[in-house]
Amino acid sequence: MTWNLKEDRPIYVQIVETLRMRIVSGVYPPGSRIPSVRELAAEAGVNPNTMQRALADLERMELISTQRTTGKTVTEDESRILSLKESIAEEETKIYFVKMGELGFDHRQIADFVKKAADGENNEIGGYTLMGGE
Amino acid sequence: MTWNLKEDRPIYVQIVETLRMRIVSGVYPPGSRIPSVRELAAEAGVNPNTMQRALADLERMELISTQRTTGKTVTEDESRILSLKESIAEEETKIYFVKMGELGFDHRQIADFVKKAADGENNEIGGYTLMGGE
Amino acid sequence: MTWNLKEDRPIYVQIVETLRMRIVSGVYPPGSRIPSVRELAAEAGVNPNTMQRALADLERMELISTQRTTGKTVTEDESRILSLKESIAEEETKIYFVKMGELGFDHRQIADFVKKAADGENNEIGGYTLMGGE
Amino acid sequence: MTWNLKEDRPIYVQIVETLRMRIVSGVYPPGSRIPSVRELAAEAGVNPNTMQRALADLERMELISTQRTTGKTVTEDESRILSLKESIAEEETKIYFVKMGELGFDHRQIADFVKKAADGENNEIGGYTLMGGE
DNA sequence: GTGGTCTAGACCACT
DNA sequence: GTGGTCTAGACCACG
Repeated sequence: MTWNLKEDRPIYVQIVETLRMRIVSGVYPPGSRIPSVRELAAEAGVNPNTMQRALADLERMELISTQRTTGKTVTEDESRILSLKESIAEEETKIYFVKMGELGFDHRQIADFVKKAADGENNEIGGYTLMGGE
Repeated sequence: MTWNLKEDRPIYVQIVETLRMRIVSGVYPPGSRIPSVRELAAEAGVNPNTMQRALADLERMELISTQRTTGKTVTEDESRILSLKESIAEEETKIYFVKMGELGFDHRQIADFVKKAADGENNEIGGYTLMGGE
Repeated sequence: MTWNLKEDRPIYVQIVETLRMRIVSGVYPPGSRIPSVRELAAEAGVNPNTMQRALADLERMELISTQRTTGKTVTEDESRILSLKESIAEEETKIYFVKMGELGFDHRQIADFVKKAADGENNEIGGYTLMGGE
Repeated sequence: MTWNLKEDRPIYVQIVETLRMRIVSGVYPPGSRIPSVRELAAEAGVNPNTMQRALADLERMELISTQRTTGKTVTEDESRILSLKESIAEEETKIYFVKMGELGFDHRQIADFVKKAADGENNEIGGYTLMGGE
């Protein structure tokens, strides 16, 4: 999950999504300090103000908190992170259903595709390692 | 499914995807005549050459065929369309699984989300209308 | 109640208010010696002349008195202190009523809020926050 | 309630407070259109970005909503406005209690002051000049 | 015209 | 050094 900012949506929204993912996936563990605004801005190649705006959004969601002069840390409230993780998953699932619906598949058929993918993937899947688990 | 072209990937690829979707979803039924290159190019706001390239791709996949003087028509081979539809669905399913995997969910958990979404959607539905159905 | 000097009103007026509060709240008890002008000026980060002016005001109100060579002491007239305390309280109450009036509440409604606050405050108190949010 | 921006707190916070007051006090009635960002910025003598930030806060609180290209309107949800009004009042009451507490008054004594003010104010109220305020 | 976004650069308070 | 705030100026999409 690296910076992959397009121009079709507000940069800061995409930054929020990326950082959100880093938090739920454990790249930035609960309670840990995240890089400074300036560092992140440089890393993402955006203006520090833009990064600041994204971080303000995350703080509003109480995913991070600010210690003046010492930086920002990820919330230690793991239940909040977990709940975010769930809501992202639900969102992705809904998007998936919409796409499949546009293709003309109903819920039963979608379930079949999912079942097939879940079974078949055991062999090839290859890439990712499931970290979180339950 | 309207024209929604981004600049992050080749335009013609995105056009192919859009037209492909129109065919499998029945917007352009089997055997029907599709609009002219000029019309489609104008509709999508792209250069006719770009549209032509996309259509050539579709023709190479034998999803459309060219009749000199009468334009291009969608293939009447419904099994070919159906198979395309399936492969797109499998592709989308795989993408969905990868995203859920990045979030840290395993196959069983994904199945739970899908089940929940399939059950819950009966009431509210949002915007989209499922066309095909069973 | 620490030094918290703004620039929107004369500094010496704010100093008078702060010292006044220290006297009525017992930080500087009746009859006690208060720090020297130099000390107070250094503590508040203002010019000694400014502090001197503020102390002169307090002396004019007969809240403090000067003993050559031994410094300044708080008045021992507790009734005077008490009366000051009352007048400050009345002033604050009036300000409170004005604010509530701007919000559109009448006296009865204000009384309700006060009653509710008096009852409920036993638990938390502490650090209210009401800023923007962002 | 005019623009009275100090430098001791973030401008945008003070703007939020001012606009919030205009909404609860009916200067901007429910459902009405508020001046444009640029107008408000000029009126308040701040950069349009600063005003924009304040308005974004208000929108986040769902006190106003945006109609792209046509401007912003106050929410029609009067209950939300009412609830805001109440919470501001509670906030002011708490502040009042803290100040009175610093003076050394307990809840019963505060109640006495309030009762006295409520009774006495019927006559004069008009033209007091309290400088402090803050 | 409207609001929305982004950059660049500056200053501040705090430790 | 950290984060927070503000200004100035620009560009965009939408009607």
